[in-house]
Amino acid sequence: MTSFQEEVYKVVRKIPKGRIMSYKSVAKKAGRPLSWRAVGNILNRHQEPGLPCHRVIRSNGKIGGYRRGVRKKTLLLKKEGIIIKNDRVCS
DNA sequence: CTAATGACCATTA
DNA sequence: ATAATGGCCATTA
Repeated sequence: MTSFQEEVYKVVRKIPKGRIMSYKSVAKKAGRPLSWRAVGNILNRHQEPGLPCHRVIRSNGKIGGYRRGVRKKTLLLKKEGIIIKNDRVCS
């Protein structure tokens, strides 16, 4: 476990249901404003159970990726009340 | 140690 | 509006 992973998990865990956060904002909140690229890396191969990593999307509004399939991610988000249209969240 | 790899980002064409 | 490009940083090989 590296310290960066710890911080990222800590931040992602705090995202309330129905809310979303960009990879960049997560990095910033984790204390490393320039490490947003690595955040994607960590969320990609994380194995932490119950981590709501599906609430982290791109900063441009697109859904982004998901280890177990983007389908699953959009489904989960929809289930939490987030409207998604054409791989994009509605504002 | 160095080099490659991404669930990315902002800018430019 | 989309597509290509350069940069970014922790992790992994």
